[in-house]
Amino acid sequence: MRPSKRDELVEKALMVFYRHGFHATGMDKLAAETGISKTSMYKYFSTKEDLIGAALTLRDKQFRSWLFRRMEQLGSTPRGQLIAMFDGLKEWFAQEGFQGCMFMKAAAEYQKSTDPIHMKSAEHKSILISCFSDIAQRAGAADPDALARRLMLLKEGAIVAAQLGITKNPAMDAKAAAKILLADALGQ
Amino acid sequence: MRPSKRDELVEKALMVFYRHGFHATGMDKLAAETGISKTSMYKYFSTKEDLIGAALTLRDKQFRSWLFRRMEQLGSTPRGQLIAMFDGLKEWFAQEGFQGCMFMKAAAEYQKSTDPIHMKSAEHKSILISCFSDIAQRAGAADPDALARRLMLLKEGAIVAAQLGITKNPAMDAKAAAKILLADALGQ
DNA sequence: GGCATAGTGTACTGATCAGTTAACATAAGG
DNA sequence: CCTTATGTTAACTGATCAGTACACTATGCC
Repeated sequence: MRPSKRDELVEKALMVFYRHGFHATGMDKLAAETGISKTSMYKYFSTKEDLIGAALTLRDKQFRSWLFRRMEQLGSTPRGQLIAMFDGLKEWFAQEGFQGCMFMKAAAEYQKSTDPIHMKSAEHKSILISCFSDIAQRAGAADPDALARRLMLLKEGAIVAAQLGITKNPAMDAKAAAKILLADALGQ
Repeated sequence: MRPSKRDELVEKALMVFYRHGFHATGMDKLAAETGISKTSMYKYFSTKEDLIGAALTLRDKQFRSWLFRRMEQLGSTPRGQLIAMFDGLKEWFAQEGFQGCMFMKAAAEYQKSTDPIHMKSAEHKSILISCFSDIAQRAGAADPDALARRLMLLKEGAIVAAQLGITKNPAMDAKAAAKILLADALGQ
């Protein structure tokens, strides 16, 4: 089980799925774009859904480690880190090739709540909320879970607004709102 | 140009697309589920994308008229109406067959910002924001646009959370946050 | 040398995709 | 009675879908 080829496949598949969508990306097109033969793909993953699942697992790891590292870099206190999340989001939105949240799109294409892909997407968001809650607790929130859920709403809303391009700077709108919510939850 | 059959097609197609997704719904399956022959469908709409466009136009009309009527029923003042939006959302989320926001899903499946379907989705959200802004202005907000954008973030976030099922009552989380933002923007 | 491992290319399965074509049915209006 | 509009069913196009089968190549290990 050497890692190289399999991991390379998952990484490249992740990018293709992100750019073109899941149903819109056929396995033939995927083989052509990744340069990995269909035969090899089906040796690692017996179905397309399995491959999508692996791609989502990778994305979850990538995104969480990126976001929390960036929050730590940009904010010195727990409260500052929660606010800094939105500065991080702004950077993400500005990246070339930004296309919204992978997990939202996965959940949109695989709607059944019992679908493994849908469940994996929901799990990603759940983990994020509980991480936010930990930070909110360290920040001294009386109800850290409630604060985490509210910040999550702003984050998800900002991602949607950024993907649709309906407002100029959704990350900063969310940041301004987050400051107000934090002031309410933590006092001044 | 009698309305009946064409409108019936668009209405039924809307439901099928909402439930099963766009790429996942073939024209044959659509004909089978709507009971309208493929030939007739292609007489009204020359491409699948045209039909999707018509379905989105209908959805935009339906959703906006429903939401704003409900806001007026549930709230007596402009401020109360903005808060009542989240009570309306709660009702929507609880409806059997709720599957998230049609326009988010459309934008997720048709990602290119130049795609007519993507643009129609963005337009829907833009109209909502400007309606919120009007109400915010009547409520006496110093910066009604900014308030509208913030409330929109909460609304979109709540829809995502409801669709993914990651929190128990996202509409009420959003309502609580909205009250705080309104207090900040309008005073007391 | 011998032999497994990991990979490739290509052609194939049956199903489904969007969209077309042709023959036919129903009804209303002159 | 004839025409036109509005439908229908059903078979078809070529392309693409997920997934499989088979023959091949390269590498490394014993």
